[in-house]
Amino acid sequence: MPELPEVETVVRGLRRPLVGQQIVAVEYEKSSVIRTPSPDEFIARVTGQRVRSINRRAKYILCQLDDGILAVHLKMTGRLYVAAQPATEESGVDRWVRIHFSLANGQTLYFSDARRFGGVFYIHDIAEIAPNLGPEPLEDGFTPAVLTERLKGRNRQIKALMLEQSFIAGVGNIYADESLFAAKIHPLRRADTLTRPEIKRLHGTIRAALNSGIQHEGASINWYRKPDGTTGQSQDHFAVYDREGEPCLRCGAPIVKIRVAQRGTHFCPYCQPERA
DNA sequence: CCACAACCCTGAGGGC
DNA sequence: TGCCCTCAGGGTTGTG
Repeated sequence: MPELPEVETVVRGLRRPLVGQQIVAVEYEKSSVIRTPSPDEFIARVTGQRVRSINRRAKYILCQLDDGILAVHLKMTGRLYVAAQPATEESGVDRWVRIHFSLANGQTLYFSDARRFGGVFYIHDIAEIAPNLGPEPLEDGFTPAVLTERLKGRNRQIKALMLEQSFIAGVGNIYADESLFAAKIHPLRRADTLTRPEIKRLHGTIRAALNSGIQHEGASINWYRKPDGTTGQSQDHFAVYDREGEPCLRCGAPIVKIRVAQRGTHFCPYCQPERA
């Protein structure tokens, strides 16, 4: 379940093997992996181009080409890596390669995605495919004042709001739970009822949780892999996510799991009381 | 503005 | 061993 830290880790890992390389051929297994434009146009546009740089916006991987951008969204089970052959693990060869890009140096950029939720795009501006992205939480512009402003007048459950990419870009289920726990805020609290100190705390814990995830090179719950094929370590540092019934690291009470906005939500009922 | 459901898809894991 | 069932979920879209 790649979120901002996982996508950022992929971006960083791809720079060395991919920047400066030229794409000489593209082959796909099924047209649905190419989201926009049409497969024929996508291949025509991408082939022959050199990768200038690689960056991230929200959970999108953006490969800047000579002209235009090759964008990739991993969704749940996507992997993106450069290798001579599809990856192999204990389970065998990567059976889920959906599209691959042959590079001039003989290496190949593979996009693999078991559940086919992810996809690739050829665009000139991220707004073409994601017009309403919220602020990047790790950039300087994301201040407590900005968060306060965005919470104003919102009656939604704070956890549900945090999952909206139009609210804050890049936060997903894992890091939403982790930052709410660290800020001692109940996931069902209404957004516009958060107090000043709570907002300040949440601002800090969102950044801390994401930075921790990046530092540990992402969380490999089941599918996520770094571009070199190894697992991240972020999952070993979760306080609440995937810890239902286990003792809270702060007070020892069992972690509770509920559903919020159709997502599994983990929290400590004592450290995160319903009322501030 | 908000909640909820459906949808895209397939592997993992539990029950029996 | 294997079949069946449910669950996991990022993001979009539609409904009320």
